[in-house]
Amino acid sequence: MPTGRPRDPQIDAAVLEATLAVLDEAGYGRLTIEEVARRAEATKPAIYRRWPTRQHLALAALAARLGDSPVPDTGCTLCDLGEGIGVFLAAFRRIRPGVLAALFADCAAVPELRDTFLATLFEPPRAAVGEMLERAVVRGDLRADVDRGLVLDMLSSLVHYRVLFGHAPLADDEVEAAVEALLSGVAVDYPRLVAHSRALTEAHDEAHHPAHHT
Amino acid sequence: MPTGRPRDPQIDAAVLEATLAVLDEAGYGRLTIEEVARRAEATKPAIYRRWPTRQHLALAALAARLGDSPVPDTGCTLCDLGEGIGVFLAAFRRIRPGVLAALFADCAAVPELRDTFLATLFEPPRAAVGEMLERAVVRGDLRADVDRGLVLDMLSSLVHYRVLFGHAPLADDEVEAAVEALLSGVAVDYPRLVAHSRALTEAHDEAHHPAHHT
Amino acid sequence: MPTGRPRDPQIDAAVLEATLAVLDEAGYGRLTIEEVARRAEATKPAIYRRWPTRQHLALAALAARLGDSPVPDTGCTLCDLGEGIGVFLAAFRRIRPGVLAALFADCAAVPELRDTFLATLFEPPRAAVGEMLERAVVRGDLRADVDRGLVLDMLSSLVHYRVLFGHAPLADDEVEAAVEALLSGVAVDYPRLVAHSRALTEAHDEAHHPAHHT
Amino acid sequence: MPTGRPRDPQIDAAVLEATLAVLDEAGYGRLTIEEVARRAEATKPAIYRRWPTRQHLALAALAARLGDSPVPDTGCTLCDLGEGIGVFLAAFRRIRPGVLAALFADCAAVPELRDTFLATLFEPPRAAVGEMLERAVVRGDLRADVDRGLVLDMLSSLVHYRVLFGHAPLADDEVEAAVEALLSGVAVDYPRLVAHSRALTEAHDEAHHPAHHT
DNA sequence: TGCTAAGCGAGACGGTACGTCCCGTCTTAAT
DNA sequence: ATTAAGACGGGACGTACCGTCTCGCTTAGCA
Repeated sequence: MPTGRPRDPQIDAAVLEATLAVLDEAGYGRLTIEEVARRAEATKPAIYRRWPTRQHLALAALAARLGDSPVPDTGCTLCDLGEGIGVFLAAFRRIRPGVLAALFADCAAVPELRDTFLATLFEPPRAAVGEMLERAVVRGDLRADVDRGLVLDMLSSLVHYRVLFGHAPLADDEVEAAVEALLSGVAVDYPRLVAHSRALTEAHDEAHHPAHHT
Repeated sequence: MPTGRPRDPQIDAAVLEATLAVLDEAGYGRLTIEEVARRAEATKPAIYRRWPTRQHLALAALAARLGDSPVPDTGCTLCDLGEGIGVFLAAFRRIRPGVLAALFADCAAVPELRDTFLATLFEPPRAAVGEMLERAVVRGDLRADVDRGLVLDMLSSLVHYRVLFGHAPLADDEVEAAVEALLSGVAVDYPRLVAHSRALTEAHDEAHHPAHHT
Repeated sequence: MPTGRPRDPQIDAAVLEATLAVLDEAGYGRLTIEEVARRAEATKPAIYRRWPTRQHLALAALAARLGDSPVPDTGCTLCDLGEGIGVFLAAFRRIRPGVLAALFADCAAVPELRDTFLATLFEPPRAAVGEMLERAVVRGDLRADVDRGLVLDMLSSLVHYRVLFGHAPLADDEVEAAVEALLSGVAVDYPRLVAHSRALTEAHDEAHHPAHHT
Repeated sequence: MPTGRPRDPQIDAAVLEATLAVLDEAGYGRLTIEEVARRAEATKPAIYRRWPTRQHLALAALAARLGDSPVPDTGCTLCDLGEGIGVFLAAFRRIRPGVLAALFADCAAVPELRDTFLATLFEPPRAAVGEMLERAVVRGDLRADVDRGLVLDMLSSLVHYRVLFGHAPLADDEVEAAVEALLSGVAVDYPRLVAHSRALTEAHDEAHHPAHHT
């Protein structure tokens, strides 16, 4: 039962918005409590009361932006993975390049911040892809004897590496290529998966562009 | 033809040393020109004259520490990769965790700094592993149709990811496992590579512990 | 008819006590509502409810300390004046040097506070000495044609000036010297007053130290 | 031999000017380094580098305003004293009431500040009047056996007391009255001084308003 | 060998942002 | 209805460090 004067929610919103604006325009290196306060027309103590450090503030602002991404479940392993990774990449692409890397570097040394960073920004896509892999195993698309953690790591590291350090953001066909390369090694019967995927895609295309059919 | 008073080389050395000391003790976030100047008993302008920014200074200091790592060439693909990655990991382990990530984050936005960072700290191991892969293809150990860039990326990302973000440094058996997992997918005949490796290893062991032989 | 929850009188006492403690230890400049609240284990609103400003609080606390000083009435003009002034000086000496000056400076601009300050801290001694002078005139010790206000001012200003700004507190012999200088001009028969005073003093001494008498 | 970058004198001037403006408009209690910095378009460190505390700053600003007051030397003791005191009062009247008292209260506890305050703001007029008294004695206008320090104290305290605490500023006729009261006791031949003064005044008036003469 | 000027060391500067103290006020729950 | 209590929105504090500027000295290369 919290007592005392309640916090003004408008300040929360204004500060988070201003934080995102600064991150977008100038990057994490230029993120300054003072500048955020100016933009949000708030005061520094009001910000410090809510987020004890710049890192907490940035984490909260980015988490608010990324929000919850839906996990696709089409029944098609290849589709799920491609689309799922695409969804997360799309989310990360909304963040100015370099911001995540700088923020992580600033958080890495403090366990609490590091955990928050990972749990907030990295774990959701990872969990989603992990879920997809699980379904794929249940479905019989993936070998049950494969270390799913390793597969997960390889996919995740690809995304994270590019997100954090990629010159250019990961292109869609690169994602496809990576997934294919990986699955061709770990899949029970990759050609069947490809066939399945093509069938679904054609059905989908036909549903949307029936005139193209002969 | 440089004229005027020559630069005092003792200052260069003292500043680099002090920079490494600060990086080791406090991390990149606490790396301050003022603090380096204090420790090196130099003045700030003397530092700024030599390295225009903190990033340049840190890059120079870390490059001086890492030095040149030799590229192993044993004729055994599996051994080369394992040992080579181990060499680079050993070099990176001499740098306080988080320093590289923070420095990179600080350099990423400026092409010149980014390139210097990559060329100085990341390219050498990458090039070395690339060379190993090339030799492996020539040797017939790797499929020629595989995108070596992709394989290189997957190995590099593993190292870099762990170096930059790993809680714990990458353990040797983890390296082995990753290489094995990767090669079992892209290798022409993985069992043969394993056999080759075993043969070499036993020869090596026998050379050192002949008494164990029946 | 006051309704609602009654005020806790312990808080009043604790706050005044804490205020005096802060004034004694740190001076008026360090007198902070927050610090007083901490010491008194009260809350700020509880203090603000009772005293609207720091000035009011300080005035109340000092008034409580000074309390009421008894006005001596020995029948001896010289004794009364010396002792009376001594009493007030003793009261002022219980206040850390500089506190009164700072408080006055803080009150001077607001008529209400200024008046309270004067009425609370400066008027009582002034009135007491005025009363003594009145009795002295009635008694025939002072010339009736003298402006008693002027005499009062000269004695008061002496005390106040020193209390507010004196490097050193006014010493007892200085008081005597001032009274003597003044009375020698306005007394009806100054030598007689001195004789009277001496007689009383000796009688008093004898009563307490009879053995010293030959 | 001071080395390093020289101080920008424009900042000194702007800050002192802004300080006086704040003191005039809002008083010492509202004197804030931050506000001064805003008005002077300077920064806080630039101010702190010059004046370590608000007290130092206020003292410097007031001293700059009061500047050096010329000591009149007309050969007429009465005129000198009246005009001299008038000059100092005029200077003090240029300072918002209460500012000096508050500043002094803030300085009193620190010997260095206290001494600076006295030496800067109170000693000059005192010294000037002392010089006048000296000339008056030489000229034979004042009794040589009078304690000039005492006379000086009486005049000074009159001014200082009123300046620091007076409700109303000291009026010109009050000054005249005080001087007259004092000189009638210590002058060698007071009526002669009055006559001398009147003669000079009339000559002066005539020179400026000849038409008024019959 | 002596002169001149470029480059150096040193120190202080103007300035941004920091994180904190204290202010005076507001809201809730209890008396 | 008024209190006690706690947290709030906010103004100002004094400091660390930034990157730069000005100085006087040192040292090479030219006369």
